[in-house]
Amino acid sequence: MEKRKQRKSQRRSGNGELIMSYSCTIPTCKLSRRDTQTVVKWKFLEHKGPVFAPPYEPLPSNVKFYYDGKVMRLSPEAEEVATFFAKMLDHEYTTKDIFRKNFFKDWRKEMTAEEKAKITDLKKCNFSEMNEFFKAQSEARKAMTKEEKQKIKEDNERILQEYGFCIMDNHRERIANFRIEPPGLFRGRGDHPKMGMLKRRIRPEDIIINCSKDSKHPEPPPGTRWKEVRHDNKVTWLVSWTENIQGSIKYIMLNPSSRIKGEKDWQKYETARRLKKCVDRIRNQYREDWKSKEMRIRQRAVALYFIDKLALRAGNEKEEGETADTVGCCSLRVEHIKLYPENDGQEYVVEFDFLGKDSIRYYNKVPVEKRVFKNLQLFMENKEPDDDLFDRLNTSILNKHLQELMDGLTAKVFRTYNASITLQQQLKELTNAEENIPAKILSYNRANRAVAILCNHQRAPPKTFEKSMQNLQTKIDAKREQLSDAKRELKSAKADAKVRKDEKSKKSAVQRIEEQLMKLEVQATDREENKQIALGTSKLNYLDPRISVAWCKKWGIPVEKIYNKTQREKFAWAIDMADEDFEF
DNA sequence: GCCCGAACTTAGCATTAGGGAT
DNA sequence: ATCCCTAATGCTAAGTTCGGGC
Repeated sequence: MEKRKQRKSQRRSGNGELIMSYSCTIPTCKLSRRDTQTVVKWKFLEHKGPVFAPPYEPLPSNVKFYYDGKVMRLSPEAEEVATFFAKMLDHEYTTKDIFRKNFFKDWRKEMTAEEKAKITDLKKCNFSEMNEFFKAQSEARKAMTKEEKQKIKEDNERILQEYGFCIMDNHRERIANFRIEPPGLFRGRGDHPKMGMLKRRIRPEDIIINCSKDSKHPEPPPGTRWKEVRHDNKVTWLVSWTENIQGSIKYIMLNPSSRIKGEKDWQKYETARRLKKCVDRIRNQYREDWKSKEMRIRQRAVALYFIDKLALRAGNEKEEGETADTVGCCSLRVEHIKLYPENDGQEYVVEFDFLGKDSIRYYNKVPVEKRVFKNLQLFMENKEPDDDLFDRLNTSILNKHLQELMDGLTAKVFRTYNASITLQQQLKELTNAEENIPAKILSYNRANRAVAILCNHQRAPPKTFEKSMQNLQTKIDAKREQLSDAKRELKSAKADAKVRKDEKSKKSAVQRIEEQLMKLEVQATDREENKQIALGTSKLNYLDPRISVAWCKKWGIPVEKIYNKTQREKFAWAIDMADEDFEF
């Protein structure tokens, strides 16, 4: 199938200017949402540049590599790449054909002529001594003394203080990823055609530095030079380089706690709130469009219905063979849905089954409106399974249309909007004023869970899940035991006049234990329900933090129960801003 | 209008840290 | 003091969006 291309989104007009009045660490400023690329992002930017991966340390000579059963000494270049593979021996990756093929091809490129001539078959390579060496190394690291660990910690802290911060417009801001990605073997997600390829080491000569002219420019390591030093204040990144697997650009940017990220995040939620105001109109419009005489408009309207109702991603085209075969809404193929005029007593059911972002499976059976169903039948007529479902549509066309419906509206805004509004509704519905704090937090997590399910944020069940459930159950059993003991004691205290004076303290003991038991039980329920669901992604990226802050204030829940330290830093703007009356 | 690439957000898994249990 | 487990953090891949060039 060839790649359909897209593009050119219409220049936005109108005035969507958002004034940031918040000013704690965030200075008052204007940032127009629409011109991401054209507006000044900073006036002054100074930083120390990136931290490079440590140089390769050759293996000690007693750690041997064997080819075809015989010891073979590798050149440092070939050895380094071999160690990347050796470190992964326990991983399933190394058994996969594509991974092995890609690795071997790239490894051979690093070999000397002699090595290349000799090493012709990966199956004859024995990396096990290397593998054991690295395992021993990591054991040794774990077994280090307190002092040694402390020393490492202090060294890291020093590096963090030196390279982990920059000055942007009078503020010292935390940098997100100031370390350059070390070389290694590429691990794509899912069935990635490039898995196993060598991710090459990044050198100063690959690095573009971005900082302000009047700042103290970062120095490249002695004897090296930067690829370029530029002064582009229309972008937010400090450092960039081109990665060799996909040829894409990687960036060093600021931490989510920074002014520049916080403002952007705020804007995102403000756009979603504007959608709230006009979503009814938009829904009516696309329902009308299901009846359009133009196929492209019907397709657009059905796709938008899916994006709205099911929180699907936009679904850009992807170049075949370059990445795993995954889809979103606009790139759905006929093979990804099944139509059931009737299913389990429901009419017009659509079954979705496809791999989405990160090759996470989306499986869902949903009843849809008759008109949607009929349209889908129409779109599927005379098509092969691997044909596009929406052959007259792509993300560019869809977003152009959305832009006309509301300034700043794109497909992803629906995900933000539906996630946030769902949290707000669910919190209203699930929070019980009578309940104690742990129970309220369970309600919060359940509301969060509803969103995660909507957005299909899944996770592999933790490897230790069963065991950790068991541990918790053991604790609960012990607590129950303790409770009945305490109750028995209370009873006898009541009965026995001599110990009567103990009654009060026994009573409060029972109460305390009951509370502890309840807390454990809530924890067990929460954990069980969360087995395959990841709450973090929605919490961090889709839920307007002001909803959570307002909820905490309303019910007297410490915000620390909902957001950990990092999250509180990221959402400082919201914690500062929202009162208990905040409405998304 | 089409295509490409830059910039930025979103994503799950791996590793580490630190707090409670022993 | 050490061990063990969970929660937090780190890492980097994989998306979306938009502007620019033709």
